Amino acid sequence: MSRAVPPPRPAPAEAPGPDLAALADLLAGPVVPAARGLLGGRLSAGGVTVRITEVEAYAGTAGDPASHAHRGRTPRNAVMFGPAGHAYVYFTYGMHWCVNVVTGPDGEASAVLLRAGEVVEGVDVARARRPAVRRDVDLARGPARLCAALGIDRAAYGSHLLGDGPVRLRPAVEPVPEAAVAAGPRVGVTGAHDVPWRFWVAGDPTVSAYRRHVPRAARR
DNA sequence: TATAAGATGGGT
DNA sequence: CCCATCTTATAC
Repeated sequence: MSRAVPPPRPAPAEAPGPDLAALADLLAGPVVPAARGLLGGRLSAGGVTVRITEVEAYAGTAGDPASHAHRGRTPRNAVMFGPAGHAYVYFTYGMHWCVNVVTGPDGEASAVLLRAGEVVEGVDVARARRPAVRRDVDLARGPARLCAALGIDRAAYGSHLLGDGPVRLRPAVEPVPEAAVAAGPRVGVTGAHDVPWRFWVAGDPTVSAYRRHVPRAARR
């Protein structure tokens, strides 16, 4: 025999696999740790996967005037009052969709807005959905851009994200170290500018720009 | 029924 | 800096 054949690759018997149970536990807990823990996570839909780089935490009815659930349950925010791990998708400014991950125990309306991500799979598909984009870093740089890149709209409302549905959330392949997480005030909210519940991967080019909200009435 | 504002994005 | 666009919530 001239030479040894390549050794057969042993099947990964114990496939490490994403730890969905740990992610489910994280989401079922308090919203701020859940938000930080979602950084680096992967969201897949419509043939595109993003690595989450920017999020915002929104508490339930208690004491967070910026939350869509602040004034109680309505048809729009109903899913926020359900169990963690489902998608709260909402339509805004007459043209944009945004997606949140519902957190906390059943009955409590907290959620994490997914504000930006890096497209790590399906760049060509995302490009086709966002023809105006020049740089790849802009494909999902902003909450409505992220939804557009993934093709997320009303149909995803209430989706269970940890199962095998059309929209899937998975743990980070490489967790973001705590030291790499930056925090600051949330974008676009009318009040609560002092609450630093926006978290992002420091220095990541896919993180959206901060803009303080200016009420329409004040602009005229 | 009417009205105002919005967890935005894109073009000037 | 301005503008599109329409759902949602809340005020009559």
